[in-house]
Amino acid sequence: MITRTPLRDQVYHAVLARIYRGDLPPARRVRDTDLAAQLGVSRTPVREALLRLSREGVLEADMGRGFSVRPLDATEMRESGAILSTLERLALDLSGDIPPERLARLGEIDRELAATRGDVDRCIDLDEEWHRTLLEGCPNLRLRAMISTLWQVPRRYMRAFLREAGRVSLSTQHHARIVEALRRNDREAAMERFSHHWQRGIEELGAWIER
Amino acid sequence: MITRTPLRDQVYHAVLARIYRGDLPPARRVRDTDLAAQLGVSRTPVREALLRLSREGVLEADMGRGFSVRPLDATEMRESGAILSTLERLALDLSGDIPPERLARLGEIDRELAATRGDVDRCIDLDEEWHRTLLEGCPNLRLRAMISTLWQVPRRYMRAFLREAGRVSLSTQHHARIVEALRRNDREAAMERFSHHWQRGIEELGAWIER
DNA sequence: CTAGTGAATATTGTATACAGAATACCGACC
DNA sequence: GGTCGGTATTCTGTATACAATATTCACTAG
Repeated sequence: MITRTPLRDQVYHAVLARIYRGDLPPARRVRDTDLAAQLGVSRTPVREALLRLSREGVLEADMGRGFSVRPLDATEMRESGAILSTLERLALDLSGDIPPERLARLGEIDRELAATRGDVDRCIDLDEEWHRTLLEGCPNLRLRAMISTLWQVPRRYMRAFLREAGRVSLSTQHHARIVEALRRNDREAAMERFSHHWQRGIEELGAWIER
Repeated sequence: MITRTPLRDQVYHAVLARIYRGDLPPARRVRDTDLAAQLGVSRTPVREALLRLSREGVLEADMGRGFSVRPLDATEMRESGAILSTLERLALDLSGDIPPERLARLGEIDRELAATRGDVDRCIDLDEEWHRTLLEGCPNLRLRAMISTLWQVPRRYMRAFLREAGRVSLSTQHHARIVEALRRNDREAAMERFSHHWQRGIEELGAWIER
């Protein structure tokens, strides 16, 4: 199966990677000509990727003044967090019973997350994979796609937070408690703990940004 | 205050207008060259608008085969409806108490909606304005922006439905009951009725699509 | 020495050009 | 008559070109 990915998508991921790597810090202007030169493509696919990123809230686009990396902002964090939290709860609600096999995988991911110390990127990937795995039974594909897109925002904050604060979040304990409730088939408790998990995470990140 | 709107935004709205007007029916291919010629601009801003529309779910984009209007599909309708319903409930939840002035405006819109017979476009505009007014106190601006974008999808379905089925939905009664609960400051009941309103609407449209 | 003005430069937004892929059309063969 | 194959054309995806706006920096006036 060969796949021809449009350049705009490759550029999209390349730009995200640079932002996550810290190569493009918040408030940094992003010049399409520079990126085009660095990536070895023309301005057209670069601009298409940048326009998409601004619609997703990663970049800002001022008419006539081009693009810049959106500065970290506690309000944006909280707003996105509230939305994402609600949507993930909806997804969990729409998911039928979680099969034991998936619960086992969740525990596996969590164990690996607990064991990973210091590698910020790996931590975030694992955390997001945990959430994705939890919700992969949700039949509302559009919802899952939206959640996936929305993760762009908190991921930036988590990365900055973990990198600077140094310590890994205590989310593994929350995860374990959620999985435990799901094992007991106690949807009520699981949902409650899931909400709490999100709320705590948002608070923690928000407080850190306003340090 | 002079405003210079990027061409891509104008094209975006122009394409939406054509879709709503029925000028671009579902499954119709959308050729950027045609649109560019019709609108008197070049392909670049047209393609930017089309890419945005496909990310928003109004169009489909197949690699190498360009764009087409996404066909009406009960599943998509139900999926988007579930998301939008949840997000609007969140927005209502985040809104503080609705001031009497706004409640009065809601009643006003609803009366006008009840009086409008036959004019499909006006009905949909009023319905959407009712929802927007209800939620305009929500402090989560990102949420409101997202809701506004997401409305693109159900609006297409409502338009097709009202146009074909001929009759205006019975949403005014639901609206009135929600406003009544809000007047009594009974958030619980208002939320309950709001959920019910959404659910009924989604069901009605879904059943019609599968006619 | 600072504020303001102006030209020079850089960069965006839009238009056009080009190459490759997909579709349509047409004829030949079964 | 229907189907397969080849060619021509259309259209997309990407690159480049151009015009207009924003930014920078130097220079002048106060």
